[in-house]
Amino acid sequence: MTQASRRYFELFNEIGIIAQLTRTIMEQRLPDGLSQPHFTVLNHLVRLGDGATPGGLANAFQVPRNSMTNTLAGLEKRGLVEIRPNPDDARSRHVFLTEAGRKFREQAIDSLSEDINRFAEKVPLQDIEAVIPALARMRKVLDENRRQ
Amino acid sequence: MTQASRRYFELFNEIGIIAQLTRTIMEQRLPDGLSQPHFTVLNHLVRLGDGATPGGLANAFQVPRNSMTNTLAGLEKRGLVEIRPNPDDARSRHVFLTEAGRKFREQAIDSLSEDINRFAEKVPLQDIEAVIPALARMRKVLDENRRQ
DNA sequence: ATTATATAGTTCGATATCGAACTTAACAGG
DNA sequence: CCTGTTAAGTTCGATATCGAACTATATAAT
Repeated sequence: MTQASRRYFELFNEIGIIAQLTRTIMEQRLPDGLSQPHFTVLNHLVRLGDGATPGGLANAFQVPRNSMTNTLAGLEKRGLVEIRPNPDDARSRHVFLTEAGRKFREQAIDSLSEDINRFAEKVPLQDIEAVIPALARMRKVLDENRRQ
Repeated sequence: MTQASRRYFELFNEIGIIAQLTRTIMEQRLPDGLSQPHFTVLNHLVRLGDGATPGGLANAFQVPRNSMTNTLAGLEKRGLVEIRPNPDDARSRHVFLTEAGRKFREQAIDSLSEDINRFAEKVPLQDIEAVIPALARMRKVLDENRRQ
C-alpha cells in the first residue's frame, strides 16, 4: 500500500470516527426504541420525496432488504410512515410519510440543536462550508461506483 | 433550527453516508466472520499502541463494554489478539496484538488497495489532503465534548 | 401460451449489539 | 478493619441485523 493510499485510508478513518460519534449523539436524543436507521429513512423520504419502495430504500442505505423490512415495520408500528401497495405491480409497495412522521423528523432535528450549537462554537460555519462540496463529491463517487 | 444549523446537519449526513458506503466496501473484503469492529480494534491497537484495556477500547469506540467483550472474544478466538491480566489490578486486563493480528491488519488494508485506487481516479489526492485537517479537528472536538 | 428467469418482499435461523443486572476487586471514610 | 462506593469486566434477556431460502408476481424467450 502506497503512502498516498494511506492518506485515503486516514480520511475514511476520520470519517468513520465522526460518523460513530455523531450517531451516538443522535441516538441519545431519539426517543424509546427508535434508532438512527429509523431517523435516516424518515430524513431520506423528506429530502428525496415520498413513495420510495422498500427495496429502493434498502439499496440507498446499503442494507439487506429484510433489514429494511424490519426498519419500516418499526416506523409503521409507530405511525410515522404508511406503506401502500403499488397498483401497477402487485409485488411492490410504496412508503409514504405521515404527518406524524414529518413532525417527528422535525422534532428530532430540533432536539439536536443544542449539540450542534455546542459544536459550532468550536468549528465555525465556514469550515463546514469548506468541506461539504468535497465530501458530497466523494459520496457521489462512492455511490456511483458501488456494486449492485 | 436555523439555516446555519442545517448546514452542519448536512455535513454530518454526508459523513454518515460515506461511512456507511465505505463500511460496506470494507466488510466485503474482510474474511468470514470478521466485521468492521474487529478490524477497527486491530487498527486502533496498531495506531495507538498495544496494551489497551477492554474498557478503554469500549470508551474509544463509544460502544458498551459488553459489546467490546464480544468483539475481543472474536479476535482472541482467531488468535489476532492476546488478552492478559493486569498484574497491578486484578479487575483489569490488557489487550495485545499477536503477530497474526498485525499481519491480518496489513493484509486487510492491502486488500482495499484496489478500491482505493478506483476511488483515487475520481478524487485526486489533493482533495483528500484538503479536507483531512478540518475533519481531524472536528473529530477532536466531538471526541472532547462527548459525555461519560 | 408456456416455460424460464428476474424482481419485490418476507420468513427463518444465526450472530451482533444493547441495556440492565451481577461479580469481583479496588478504594475511601470512619 | 468494616462499610459504602466506585470501577472493570462478564452474563443474561431482548432487539437488530444479516445471509439464505422461500413466496408471489412480473418479464422475456420461444
